[in-house]
Amino acid sequence: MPERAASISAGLATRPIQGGRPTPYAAEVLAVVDRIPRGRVMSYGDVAEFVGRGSGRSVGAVMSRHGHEVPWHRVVQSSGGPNPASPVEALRLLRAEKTPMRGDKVDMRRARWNGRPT
DNA sequence: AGTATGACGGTTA
DNA sequence: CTAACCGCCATAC
Repeated sequence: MPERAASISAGLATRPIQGGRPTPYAAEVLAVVDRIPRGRVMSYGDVAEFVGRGSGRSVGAVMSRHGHEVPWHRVVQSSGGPNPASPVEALRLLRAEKTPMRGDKVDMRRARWNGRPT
């Protein structure tokens, strides 16, 4: 179950927001991010691919505005680099939940989550 | 309705 | 390894 309540059930995607209501696309992105298990990550591009729409860029735009409500630190660069906005905090959270790391980067080979049931 | 803007990603040098 | 370039595409204005 999602960790931080992305109640997009019932078609009502009303989540607390801080930059306007999320668009339908944004809601889909957030729903996916919300499901990334502890210790695993997805790249921005991975999320876009999983949603089936958009691109790494568009996912980044969504995270920039609405990322505060979801496990934002689990969305990383395809290179394994942490969130560029709060890299220190992101690394702290990632290490705290035992994400496979290689220095200051996530070991994508081991940590990448494909969206399959856990 | 058109333009500018990124929390991106890959390719090449 | 770093850096520049360019395609990407939803959004804000």
